[in-house]
Amino acid sequence: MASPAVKASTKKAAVAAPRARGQSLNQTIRNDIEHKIMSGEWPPGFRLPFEHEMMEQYGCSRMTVNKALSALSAQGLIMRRRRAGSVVAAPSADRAVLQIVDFAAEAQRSGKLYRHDMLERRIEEIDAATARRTGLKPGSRVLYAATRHVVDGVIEAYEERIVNLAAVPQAKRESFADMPIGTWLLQRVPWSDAEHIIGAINADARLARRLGVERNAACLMLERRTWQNTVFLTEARLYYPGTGHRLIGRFSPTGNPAFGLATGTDRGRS
Amino acid sequence: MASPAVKASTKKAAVAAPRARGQSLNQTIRNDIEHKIMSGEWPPGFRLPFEHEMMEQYGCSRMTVNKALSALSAQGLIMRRRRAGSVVAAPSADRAVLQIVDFAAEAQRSGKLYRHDMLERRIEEIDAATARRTGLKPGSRVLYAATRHVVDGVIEAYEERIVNLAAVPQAKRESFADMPIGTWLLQRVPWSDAEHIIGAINADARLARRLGVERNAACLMLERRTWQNTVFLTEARLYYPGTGHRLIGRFSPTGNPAFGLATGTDRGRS
DNA sequence: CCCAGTTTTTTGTCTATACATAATTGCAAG
DNA sequence: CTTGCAATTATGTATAGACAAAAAACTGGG
Repeated sequence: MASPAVKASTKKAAVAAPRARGQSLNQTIRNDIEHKIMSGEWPPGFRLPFEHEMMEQYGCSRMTVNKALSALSAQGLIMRRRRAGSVVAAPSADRAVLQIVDFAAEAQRSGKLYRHDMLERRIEEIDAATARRTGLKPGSRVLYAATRHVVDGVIEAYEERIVNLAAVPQAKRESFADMPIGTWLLQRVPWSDAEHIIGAINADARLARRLGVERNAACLMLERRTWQNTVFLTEARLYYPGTGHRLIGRFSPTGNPAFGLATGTDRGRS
Repeated sequence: MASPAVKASTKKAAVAAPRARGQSLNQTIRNDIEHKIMSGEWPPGFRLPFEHEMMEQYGCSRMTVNKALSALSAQGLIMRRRRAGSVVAAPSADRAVLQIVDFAAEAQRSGKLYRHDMLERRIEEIDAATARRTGLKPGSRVLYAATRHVVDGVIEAYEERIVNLAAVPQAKRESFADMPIGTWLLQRVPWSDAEHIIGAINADARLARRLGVERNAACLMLERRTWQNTVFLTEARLYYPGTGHRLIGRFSPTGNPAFGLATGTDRGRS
């Protein structure tokens, strides 16, 4: 909201471009510019008007224009340099980004029925290979859990997880009957670093059985390791059937994506 | 930069926490808070000090504190509500993000030798299935290209691409001998929307031959469709060998990730 | 005890001004 | 024609003051 806040000082009044209802002036400016860039009207490299020009155009103070432009700069859409002015930034492939979804949340959002089966749960000493991957000392005690994620009766994924009990001792006394372990952790433990690996593997006999696919079928594997300031928290390995289930992401270079987990056959953009 | 800007008005002078050299005050405040959150000192849900408290603590104006907090809010690290104050946001799985790498750029950055083989290149009418996926009219003319990406003599990926010639007519006269088609497009055509799909498939005879893997081996597939304001630009389908090559991403909830394409065997964090 | 209306607190936005800093531009000396 | 210095200019940061709006907290009546 914020209608012009100060008594009578709009001395210029100016052209005062029409403003969308319920939107601050700096937001309006931001949207205008964003639109000009995204539509191609202002191509990469284009030098945008100086702050003092915009403040005339919108009949506002420089600080307001500055706030809009600073935000766009932080967003990576424009680049600013003293004396030289602001120019539209070149779109970069690196900004292309894929977001990873959480099952329970995703299912709930789309009104589907979510269920998880706890297939295994035991406390054990870490094995050598995992110790190396995670940076834990050999002999550390970890919680090992195997979970199956089921949405609307269909097996969406099979998950194997290791939790560092030194970092998350509360996990010892949890059965994870009500809440999948990933969600539980997320609500409790803040993380500072994570690492994702995505790969494809042929299902071995055990995985095929647990995922409900044929032996040797291609499966998508998503491995995530999470740290809290150099101390290892957890490693999750998620397996998805390769066919029928895919990780999908939609996004734009401005970086405010809308996401979902696609199920079933391929479809065009919703 | 930016030593206290106004003549003598630091009437309080206050404790004036020591400031890192070459950093603005609002940046310092931001970093302080960010650090407190990331270290766990301020856990999710923690209500941070009010603006007026912080302005006492740092001996500055409210606008300065406000700028810092607004930035953190835009970044998604805190949530702000009138009257209620600001609280540390819960880390969300949704913020976990995977960045897609560009071959040529990635190879160059790590000093490796990149090469691409143009296996097929022809102009044809779009087929029915692709027309549906992309929203193009049946009968539209597209460029179809098949490329192999080779880094240091190893086949990293096989790519099949379709380019909408109505949107990118220059592509008709390009041989793409010097530059892979993806890089060429990126430099030329700005995009506004994209969609990624990641899946796993078993290699059929042709894919196995072109990727240099065994028949039926699990392969990672990355499909990317790009639009410029509702007009379809291009669809790329990238196939990676499932073993030995993985998409990998490291990041933190603040959202400034460092990325790479992992090759060979699994390794711990760099 | 609950519900409505009023008060108070906190963030949101904006203005006007001031000085700092980086970078380009122009000018003048070599 | 080049080099170096000064002037100019756009952005960067900060201040103090003002009003707006949302929401929690309080208050009084039923």
